[in-house]
Amino acid sequence: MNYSRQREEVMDQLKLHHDHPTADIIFAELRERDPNISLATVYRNLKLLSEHGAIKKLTFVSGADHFDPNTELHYHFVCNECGRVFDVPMKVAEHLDQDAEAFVPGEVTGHELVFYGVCDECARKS
Amino acid sequence: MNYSRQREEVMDQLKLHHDHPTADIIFAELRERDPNISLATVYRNLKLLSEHGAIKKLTFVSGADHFDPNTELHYHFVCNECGRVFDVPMKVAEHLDQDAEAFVPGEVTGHELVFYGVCDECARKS
DNA sequence: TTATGTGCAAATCATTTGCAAGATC
DNA sequence: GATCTTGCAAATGATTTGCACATAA
Repeated sequence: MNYSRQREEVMDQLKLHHDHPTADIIFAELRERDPNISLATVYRNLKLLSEHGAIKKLTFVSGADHFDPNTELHYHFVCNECGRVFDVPMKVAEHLDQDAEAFVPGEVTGHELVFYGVCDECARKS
Repeated sequence: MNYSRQREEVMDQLKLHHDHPTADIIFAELRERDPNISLATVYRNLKLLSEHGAIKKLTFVSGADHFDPNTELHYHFVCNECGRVFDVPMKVAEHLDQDAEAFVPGEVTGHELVFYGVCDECARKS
């Protein structure tokens, strides 16, 4: 993987977020600073970075994928109303993978835990 | 929600599965019996049925959504190689939602737990 | 006889890809 | 200079939608 200015910009921009943005959000933000960057480049780099383990792709919401600069195992909370994704800084249940292994036709290498509900902001609105 | 023959067919066909098919798989199977049913109808009915809680939409794999006729809380295992989705009949961790609530800016109403790894069949191939 | 559901084709949304030109090693 | 990366536009894949016709209540 060669160096590229655009890839660095994508990485830097994602790191500014704590709210797991989608590719088009990163694109829109970068466009302001770098009016020539293309959406395809943003997609290409997000894909490359997640394949190399530098960032994490979150695929549990319908519609667009979200991206997380924090690659350490942690959990998420998704608001069913607005679709926003929040971190859940609770203790990780390390034992789960071993627990599951007995019930699975294969080898378990990890897990993903997502909580659903309604965020405070959306609750206030309704 | 009125009765419709097509919706019943979609429901019945999904119930025959234990492997969480996608909309286009259900469509292809139904087409053999009912050569006039359309893909749009299959999508419409899968959406309606999941909105009414009669089935469950699984959105954790990139690409197409999968559907599950079993609406009871249970966990899944996804093979990273072939993308197939298996049930994990382990005990559900009931306490998780309450545990998470303390760390979440909103109200938790449920969770989804997905294990990742490689299924036996794919392991044999490589 | 009104509201709902269907089939078809076209539209939309997220993402990927081919290609010629530009940047990196 | 060979290889990797970009920007653009076109292609792809999954899903939704508009509309005229058919079916259910």
